[in-house]
Amino acid sequence: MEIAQILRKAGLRATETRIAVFSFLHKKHLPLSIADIAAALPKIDTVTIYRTIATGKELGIIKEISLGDGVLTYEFAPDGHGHHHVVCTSCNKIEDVTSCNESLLARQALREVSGFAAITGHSLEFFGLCKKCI
Amino acid sequence: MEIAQILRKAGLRATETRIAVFSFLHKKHLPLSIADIAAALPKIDTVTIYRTIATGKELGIIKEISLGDGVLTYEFAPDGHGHHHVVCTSCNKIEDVTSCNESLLARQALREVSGFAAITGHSLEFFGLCKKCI
DNA sequence: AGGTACTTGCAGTTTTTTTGCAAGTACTGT
DNA sequence: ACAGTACTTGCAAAAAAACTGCAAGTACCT
Repeated sequence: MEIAQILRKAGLRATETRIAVFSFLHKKHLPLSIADIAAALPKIDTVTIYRTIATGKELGIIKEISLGDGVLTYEFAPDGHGHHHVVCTSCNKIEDVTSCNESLLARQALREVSGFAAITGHSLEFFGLCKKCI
Repeated sequence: MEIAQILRKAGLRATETRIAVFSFLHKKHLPLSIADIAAALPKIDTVTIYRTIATGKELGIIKEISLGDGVLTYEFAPDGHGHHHVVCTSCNKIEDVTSCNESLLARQALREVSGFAAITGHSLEFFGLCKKCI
C-alpha cells in the first residue's frame, strides 16, 4: 500500500515531510537511528523526525530495532513484513535475511508460554563476523 | 561460571558494586532499562550503572535488547545463552521463550548471506497479546 | 598490612528527547 | 477553485539521559 494511503486511512495527513521520512527509510532498507535520519534529511527538523518515527511506530509501519550497539534504529516495515539482519560485530556491516520460518517459530513460542493468546510479530537479528573481519 | 570469576578472568576487579548489578539482573531474569536498575539499586550511582552495563556488554555477559517501546533494556546472559521473550504489546507483560532452534536458524541465515563467515549469536523477541489483553 | 592500579561517586557538561506555541499546510465542503 | 478548520511543522526552550574528569575509595598482589 502507498504510504499516503496508509496515513490517510489512519486519519492522518499525508504530508510531504512524513512521506519524505518514510520513503527515505523505505529506500535505504536498513535500520537507521534518529541521528542518521536527521543527518540525511537536514531540511527536516529533528523534532519532526522524532514525531514522525513515533507515528510510524503507532501505525505499525516502522519497526524499532536494537543492533546491540547502544542505539535504537528504525526501519520501514509495513504489515509487519520486516526482514531480519546479520550484523558484523566487528565492522557493523549489515546484510538482510528474509527466511526465518515465521509461523513455525511463532507456533513453537506460543506453545511454550502459558499466559499468551496470540503472537503478532517478532524481531530477529543475527550477530556474526563478516568475511573481512574474521 | 561465577560472576566474580568472569570478571577476574577478564582482568577486572570483582567489586561489590559490579556483582550487585549483575546478580540483580541475573535474579530478575528480565530485560531491564538503566532507569529500572538505577531505581532498584539506589545506593549505586547511575553513572556506575552505565559503566557496569558497558563492561558487561564488552564481556559478553550482558545482552542489549529492544522490546519495541523506545528504551534499551539489558539482561544477564553469560555465554551468549540468552533466552528470548514474548512481550504483550498492550500491557508489556513478558514471558520467557527458550526453544528457538538456534543452530538451524543460524545455518539458514548464513546460507542466505554472501558476505558473512560466521554467526555467533542472535536476538529474538516475539510480540503478541496476553490472555488478559486479547 | 601496605602499595598500586582499578573503581566509584560526585559535580559538571554535553547530548538526546520532549514540550509549548505560533506559523504553515493538507484536506473538507462549498 | 477557495476558504475554513484542524492537523503538522519548526523554533525555542525545558527536561531527561548519557558522558567526562577527577579525587576518594577499595580490590588485589606481594
